[in-house]
Amino acid sequence: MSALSLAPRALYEEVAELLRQRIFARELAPGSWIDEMRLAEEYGISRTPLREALKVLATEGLVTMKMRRGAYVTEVNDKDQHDVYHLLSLLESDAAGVVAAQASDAELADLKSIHQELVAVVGNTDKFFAINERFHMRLLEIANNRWRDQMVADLRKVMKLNRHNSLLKSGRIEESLREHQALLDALLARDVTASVARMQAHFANGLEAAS
Amino acid sequence: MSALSLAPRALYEEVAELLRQRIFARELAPGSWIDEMRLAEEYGISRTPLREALKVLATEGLVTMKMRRGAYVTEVNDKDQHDVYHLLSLLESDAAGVVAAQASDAELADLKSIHQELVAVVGNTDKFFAINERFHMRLLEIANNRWRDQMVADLRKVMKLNRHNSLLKSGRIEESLREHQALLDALLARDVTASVARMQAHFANGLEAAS
DNA sequence: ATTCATAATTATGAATTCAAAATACTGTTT
DNA sequence: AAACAGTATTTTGAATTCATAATTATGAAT
Repeated sequence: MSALSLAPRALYEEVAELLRQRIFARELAPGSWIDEMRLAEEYGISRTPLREALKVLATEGLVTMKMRRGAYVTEVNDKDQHDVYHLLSLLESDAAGVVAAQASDAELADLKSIHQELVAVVGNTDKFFAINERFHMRLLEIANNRWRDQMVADLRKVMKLNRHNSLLKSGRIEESLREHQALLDALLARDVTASVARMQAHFANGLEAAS
Repeated sequence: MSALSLAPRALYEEVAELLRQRIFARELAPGSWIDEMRLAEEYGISRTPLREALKVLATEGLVTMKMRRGAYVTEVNDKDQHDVYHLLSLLESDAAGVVAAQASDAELADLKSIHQELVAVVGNTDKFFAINERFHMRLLEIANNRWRDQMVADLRKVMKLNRHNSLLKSGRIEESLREHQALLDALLARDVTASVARMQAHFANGLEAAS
């Protein structure tokens, strides 16, 4: 009855992902200690792969290892939140510039098509979030820098640690859509400077006031 | 006779650092498989902490885990090299902008003082490298974003995987010094845009032609 | 009742053991 | 000699066991 994945990842990877889910769901709350024996028993595995997973999460910054004390979920304060968001903005803005400069016409058309999906679901917040996410992912994919992708993925995980984690405030869907439109226009015009600026603006408006 | 550190890190951390050293020294070459038993025996430890260390290195990108095959040292091709360098440039340039905007006068004076050390050792390549490194480190420290620091540290590790790893070509010490001077001037003038531009220029000239 | 010292318990860190997959080896067949 | 099948060996993945640090519980002294 265990939820084996079909493409069998290593067990420690599987466990790391399960732990991430529970951390993001705040079932494992920031600051709380992680009980190895309890979790291993719960997952029906030994402590060995669980501890390996914890080392991965520690390297990602999701948990913190304390010598001879074990691991606790990393606490992200407002400054951390701000700092991480700043980096996300920097990396994704740069990606937008790269896309404006280097994307093929087909790739830009792809982004345009995703944007049109976005327009189509402007009334449905959940779908809007999902497609918005897809747009950003696709943009990064087109920018074609796996190291940046990894960093963005890690930073987004850290963002999720915070209670105010939405990269997109509800209530500003329309505003967000306009920003997206402006970004898309800049991309289609292959205007690097403008693309960077539009993405920056999109991010600047996106974060909850948390300074 | 083992080299115990005085501030006792966790064993897996210790081992991870030892492995990094050997990877950077190309004693463990890119593409080569890592023999767990051999290394564990060599270090006089069990495979358990060694395997934990490998998971850390895998998360950092230095090694790649292959299911049921173990770990091999990540191979970094020219595109990777270029991509990583691009991100380093982006992150450190942004840091320069932050420093120009937010550093205290004392912190700027500190950078100025390090720069003067740099001027003083312009004939000694090794010392120049070391102090140059310190300048960049101090700048990041002043920019005060631990998440960026972590990312820069990881990216620098990956850069070290490549044979052409110097972030500073020898033979262009004088040129590099001029760039540093220009950067420092921009910082002292608290000119954000210029500081970013100067740091970008410094990086643009720094990488071996590898595109 | 509070504080301190000591003992018992618990949880972590690391070694060892076990299971099973991948690789290497051997001998046979063509 | 090359290709293959089948076996033996090696190596990884994961569970178990063991050692010890940290915490909790207990009880004496003030």
